Amino acid sequence: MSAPLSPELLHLIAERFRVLAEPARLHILNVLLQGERTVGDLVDATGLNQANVSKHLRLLRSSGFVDRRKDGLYAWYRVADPSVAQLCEIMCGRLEANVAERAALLTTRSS
Amino acid sequence: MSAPLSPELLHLIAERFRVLAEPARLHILNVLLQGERTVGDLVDATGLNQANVSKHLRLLRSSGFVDRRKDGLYAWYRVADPSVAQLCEIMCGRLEANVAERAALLTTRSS
DNA sequence: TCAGTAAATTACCATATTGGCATATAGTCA
DNA sequence: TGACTATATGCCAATATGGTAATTTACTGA
Repeated sequence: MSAPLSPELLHLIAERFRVLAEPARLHILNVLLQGERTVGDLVDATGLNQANVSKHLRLLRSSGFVDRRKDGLYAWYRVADPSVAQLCEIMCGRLEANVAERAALLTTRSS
Repeated sequence: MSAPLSPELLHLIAERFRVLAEPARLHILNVLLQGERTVGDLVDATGLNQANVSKHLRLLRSSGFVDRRKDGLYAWYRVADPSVAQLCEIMCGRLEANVAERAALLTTRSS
């Protein structure tokens, strides 16, 4: 992320961020980070309905974040993009930092 | 990103990803990574209109990605979250990897 | 105080996205 | 073949979002 980025590249990057910009998909990814799961497993783990999970998985797969393996009736999904965990960790870290900064600001002000 | 994430945390993380899931905001951030800029600078650099830039900056600021310094008529913005560059780099890296994988797949298939 | 400039806000429209329901598809087993 | 199960897809209503134009706010300098 240095010099001028082309509109096309900006669009591609934004598109990838958009896939992660959804609590339901993050939830699914979080479960998948623990290992391969079927759609049914994910339905149970997330509380989302089957159609919904299926649709989110489709998007996650088309954007390369997860991959699928079919075995009979079952579709086993797994995380295909190792950067997912890293991205979420950074986001979480920043969240904690934000909370800490806000807390510090409040104590400073109130003292 | 390990054990169970609370719905609230998932929502917060998703919200932060959503802020980055927009080409216009990525463009603005990319310019700001080169240094502090006024709203007018950003309008010129991005080709977006003033109201639009202002709205994007509002969101970027409220989510902590950028900060603002007012000096007379001007509002100087700067990147406040060091992880922005890192996040974009990871996304870009993954994009390149995807392209490479796709290319490799194509050559394999066509050979 | 008044004209002029930078930035922020508001109202509005067009579009995209999500979740839920119903249904289709695909594979298994009797 | 037919019942059954797992997964995928199509359609709909509700909601959210981005862009633009018009307006307001805030500041400066004459």
